[in-house]
Formats: sequence, structure tokens, C-alpha cells
Amino acid sequence: MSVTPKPEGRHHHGALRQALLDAVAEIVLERGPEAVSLRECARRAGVSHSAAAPHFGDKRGLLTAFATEGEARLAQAMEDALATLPATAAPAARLAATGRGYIAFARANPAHFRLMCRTDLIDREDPGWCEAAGRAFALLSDAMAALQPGMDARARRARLALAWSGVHGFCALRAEGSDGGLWTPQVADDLVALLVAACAAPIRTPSAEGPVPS
Amino acid sequence: MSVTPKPEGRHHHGALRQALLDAVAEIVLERGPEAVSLRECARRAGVSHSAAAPHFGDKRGLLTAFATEGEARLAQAMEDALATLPATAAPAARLAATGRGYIAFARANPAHFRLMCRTDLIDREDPGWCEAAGRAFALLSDAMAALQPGMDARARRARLALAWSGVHGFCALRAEGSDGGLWTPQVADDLVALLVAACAAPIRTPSAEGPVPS
DNA sequence: CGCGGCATCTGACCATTGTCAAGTTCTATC
DNA sequence: GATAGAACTTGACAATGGTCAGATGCCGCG
Repeated sequence: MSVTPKPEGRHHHGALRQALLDAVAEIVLERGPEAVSLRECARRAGVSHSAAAPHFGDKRGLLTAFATEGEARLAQAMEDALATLPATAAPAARLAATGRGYIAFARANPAHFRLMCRTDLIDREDPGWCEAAGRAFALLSDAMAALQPGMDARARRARLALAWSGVHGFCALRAEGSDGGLWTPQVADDLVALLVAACAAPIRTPSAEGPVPS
Repeated sequence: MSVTPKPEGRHHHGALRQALLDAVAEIVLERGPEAVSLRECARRAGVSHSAAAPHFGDKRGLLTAFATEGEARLAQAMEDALATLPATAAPAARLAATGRGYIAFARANPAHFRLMCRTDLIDREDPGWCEAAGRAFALLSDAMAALQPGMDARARRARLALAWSGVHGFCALRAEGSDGGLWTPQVADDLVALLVAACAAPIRTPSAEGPVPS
């Protein structure tokens, strides 16, 4: 959590970039994504106020780099969760693992997660960001596709929306503190189990998806 | 969507409060919650820069008032959706209606929804806000309780988390534009149906909630 | 040992914002 | 129609931030 103010010599030399990203994490945790400013980051990294410009261009560039790092960690957390499964694990278990990995990431990296949700602060056209974000989504999408290979497009989209919304919403409410103390690790596991069961349930006819009349 | 710059006389009298809240909505839509400032609101309402202080105190007060208005509209949207049901509607249909009401609100009031998610910008100790937010949550909670009266605490919490996270996450991803074009009204309806079906499914033993081994 | 180039620093500029104090204009009430 | 009080305006202050230009220090190569 510390920012390594400076090695000893006067220059960071390549390490400045990471030191600035660490500073972003620190500020987001302490005072929220709003409070991030180029100057404050430079202050914490022990460098002068305009030292960040050569590395990131402007504030948006800095935050985009931070969010990209977050997307990479998210994908890694999902892959790690998958890696704990035996090779013979059922598709449902694999889908559940991606969900738990997502939640574990949000829990372990609250600063990254909060900033990744703030799409207004980052540049979503950035190639690096697109690639990282796409990789994380592909993990969920692949796990879902393996669950019921015969799904038609509509059923697949509904289930993707369900899994993604459910897990993301849980993490978002938790990160914002809007959960009223309801969210616990046990609830998280139960939630993932319910989500996977719902995705794995037999597909009903598109014209009456679910037993709920409007 | 317009802010009614000023009636004709020089003073808003009473109407300034609402005009400023309308300005907030306009700014959030155009430039995001960040861009909201007391001065910009005053500018759009056609009044001078410090006219908002007597009404809201400070910036946080203004945003809290806006969020409170949003919570009230959210509860209203859920009640409206419930009101379209026949009196004999099944509990599952009532739960689904609250979900659709929530989504309808977020779709119709994107500015309010976005700001309501930004708990760092509002004062959650505010009595008015607490009451409005509590009312909206009670609608979901009540509909859930009626679904399976015999639920134990754990099952109830998991299902509340599922319903809330699923619907909120869907709306949040949509509002942030992070959905990759996946979200359509049809997907929304399918999602609610899947959520309700999952909540209505028989409750498994707490020690093995779902068929998914870790 | 000298030198080029890059990383970083310093200083300054301009724009924006929240907040305060004091003045001004409108409305309502008598 | 006068007067009191609320609603709003004006002007100014301090703080913060992003950005630019030019100076300065450090590195490795020859």
C-alpha cells in the first residue's frame, strides 16, 4: 500500500510509472476516485507536479492506465479461480469459479474496482484498455457457452446479462457501501450458487421465458 | 429537460429549488456527475452563482436533495408497476413487477440513477434520504418475503442479494455504457424472469446451496 | 573525460470552484 | 402605499487543478 517515495537517488527512472499508479490506488482508497489528481499523485510519489505528463499524457491517461491494470488483475483473478478446479470440473463449477474470482478481485482491489466502474473518467477507446477488458469478459462468456452448448442467442444473452449483472451489481453495491451490512462472504457464495443454478436451468420457450405473467 | 431559466420577474421564488434540481439532471446527462457544480447549476437556472446556498447549504446538500428526489421516483416507479397487476396476482408476479419498475426507473431517469449510485457525493445520514431509500428497499423486501414465507434468514438474504444485485447491476452497467450493446428491453424482461424464477426455486440445505462444488 | 539525450524540476499562467459578507430587489402584509 | 423580511445579486478571496516553457540534473556512450 505504500508508494515508495523515491529510491535514494533523485530519479525514479522507469519506476515512476508504477509509483504513480500505486499513488492512484492509495488516493482512491482514502478519498475516492474524485480526489485523484496529477498533482496529488506526484506529491505522493515524491516527484514534482508535472512529472506524470511524459508517462501518461494527462489525467485521463493516468486513470485509463490504472483501470487497464485493474482489468488485467480481474482477468487474472478469474483465471486463478479456474485454476483451482480439477481438470474434470463440470461447466457449472467453472462458471461459478469465474464468478467467485470476480468477487474476490473486487474485494481484494477495491480501489481498482471503483475506478473501473467510473467509465466517465477513463478512455474506453484506448486499445490497451479494450484488450484487457475484452479478455476478462471472454472468460465469463466462454464459461457460459460451455454450460449449455445448445443455447440460442436470446437465452445466451439473457444468461450472460444475469451472470454479469448479478456479480457486478453485488460488487458495486458492496464497494459503494450501499448494501446495508447485508453482504458477507457467505452471501457472496450463496449468490454465485443461485446465479449458476439459474443459468444452468432448462431453457424455456422464448415467448414465455419464466412463469411470470406481466 | 429544460430548466426554465426564469419566469419573467427577476425572482424564482419557491421555484428556484426545483429549477436547480432540474439543472443537476441536465448536467449529469450532458457531462456526468462530476461536472455538477453549484455555479454551473445557478448558471443554467439563470440565477447568480451563490443563489443555491440558501436552499441547499452546500454542494453535498444539493446532490443529496437530487438523490432523494430520485429515490422517491424509484419507489413510485416500483409502486406503479405493482399497480398494473390484478389484485389476485401471484407473489412471483409481484416480485417481477418491482424488478421491472426498478429497471424502468433507471431507463427513464438516467441522471437520477447515476447520481444515486454515487454514494460518495451524497450525505447518507440525511433523514430525508434515508427515509426515501428505505421505502424503495422495503418494496423489494416485502415482495421477496411474500414469495416464500417460510424462508430462513440465510436463504432470504441470499435471495435479496440476488434480486437486488441482479437488477441494480443491470441498470448500472447500462447507465455506464459498459454493456457492449447487449442490453435491450427484451433482455431486461428475460433477466427479471430468470431472477424471479431463481428466487422462487425451492430452498436447498444451507450447507450445499446449489449443486456447485468449489 | 566530455557530451548528447532524456527524465525530472521550477515557475508561472489561466480557469474553475466553494464560500463569505454586504448590498439590492422583490413580495407580502398591514 | 409604506415597511419588514425573504430572495437574490455582486464582488472578492483563497484554494485547487491542468498545462506549458524553459532550466536543471542524471545517465550511458564514445
